[in-house]
Amino acid sequence: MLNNIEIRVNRNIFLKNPESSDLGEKMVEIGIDLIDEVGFEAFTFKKLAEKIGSTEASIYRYFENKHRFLVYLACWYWRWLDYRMVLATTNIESAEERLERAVKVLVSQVEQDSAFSHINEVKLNRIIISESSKAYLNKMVDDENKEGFFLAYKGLVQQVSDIILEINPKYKYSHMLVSTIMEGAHLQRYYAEHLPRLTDVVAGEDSATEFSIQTIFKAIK
Amino acid sequence: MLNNIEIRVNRNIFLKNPESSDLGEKMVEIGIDLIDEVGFEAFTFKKLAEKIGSTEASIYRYFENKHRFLVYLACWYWRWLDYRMVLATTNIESAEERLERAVKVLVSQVEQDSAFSHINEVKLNRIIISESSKAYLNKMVDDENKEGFFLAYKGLVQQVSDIILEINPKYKYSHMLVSTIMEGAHLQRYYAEHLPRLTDVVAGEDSATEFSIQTIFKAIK
DNA sequence: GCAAATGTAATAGTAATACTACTACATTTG
DNA sequence: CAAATGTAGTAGTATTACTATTACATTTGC
Repeated sequence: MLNNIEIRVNRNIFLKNPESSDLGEKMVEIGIDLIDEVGFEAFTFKKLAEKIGSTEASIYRYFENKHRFLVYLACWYWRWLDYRMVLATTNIESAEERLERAVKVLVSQVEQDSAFSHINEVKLNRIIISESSKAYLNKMVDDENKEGFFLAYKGLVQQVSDIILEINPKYKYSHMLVSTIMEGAHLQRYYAEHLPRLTDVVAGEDSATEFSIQTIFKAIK
Repeated sequence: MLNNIEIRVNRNIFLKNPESSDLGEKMVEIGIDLIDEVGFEAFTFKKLAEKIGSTEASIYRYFENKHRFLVYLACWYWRWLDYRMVLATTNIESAEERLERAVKVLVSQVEQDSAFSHINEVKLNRIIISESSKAYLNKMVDDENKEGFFLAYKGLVQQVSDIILEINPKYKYSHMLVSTIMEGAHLQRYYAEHLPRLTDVVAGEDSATEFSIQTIFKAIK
């Protein structure tokens, strides 16, 4: 199903589209491995170049700097969720059912999606959980926002927000609720792994997903 | 009131307590100004040394590295909130009233607290909003957690969690709810400033606080 | 079909950043 | 008052982030 699609990332995020060459795809594929392994702070283009058997300068021809590389990954991920969210909600009549399915796409643990061969979605999901907030929590945010780098994220939030307003047109905080729950679920998965006293793990249950859905439905009542 | 108190930060976060000398206090005071001004990525000990008329080496005698400096600020802030939360909730009979007051301490916009002369709480609050997650979203988190650097944060969450369980002992996600709302409120203030399409600003209302309280009370019903 | 234009990626750097070894002098303590 | 300890400076080094230049490959326009 849907074999010939490609995730479109805002053109201005990169200097040269990494999907346009083997070397570019390798940068993204191995870059995901490397950030997942050492973290974004310790990630450098030099280490990546070594791993892909190329040079720093070549990577700089694709990406302006390592921050843009992270923005690229985040944007790809948001677009990919958007595509999966459309698939999960089309042709579903009940708005409540659509909301539940949409939220599950946002917050559930990710499984490998074989449609995009050079991207390991499981590793990318781990990176999104621990690093994606660094894509906008910095002083470049206003410039990058003007260039439209976060449109994918906004679109995702808007999509769920629209379903909420369909269920309860008077609810005042639909965007807040969706963005809080989405980022909150990421955080909860991180806490469960590293700071368990900040979360609640319930045996045999995906607590983050359960909590997210429950909280959203109670909030919009 | 309470003039002789001091915020106690875990001793292992610093090499030498910055509260133990004028130079140390200056590092923290001017360090807050500098991070607020240029952001944590561009913040360096060299720039800070210049601003306080000292040297990099002297700062390294107080803090192992710039990351620890951030952890110090976050820990100080969490302890300060803890102290203010105790003040806000003691001698209040109704658990609901205590919960509302506690949450307000967690998520409300900060005003200057004259009790701690060398700390500008308004600037520190802005730093917490945009930088504090970087204190734990990195590969050192497990080691630093073992050293107890995040106990202040956990204590804060536990305090509110206890009130929630007093109101509804059967609620399963009290820690999740509190940590999600606390970090969520930070994020919403950041979005309001930089990515407004991800939030909902209601005229003449502190939406982040309003949303936080409403969502918590609905969730635990 | 071949020269001009453009694209690609390497070498070999530079500037800034994060961090440290060493030293001189001040203060404390037995 | 001498030994021990604390304080803060100078002067570095190693690493990181980023760039100028060049050699070679591919595309294009006539």
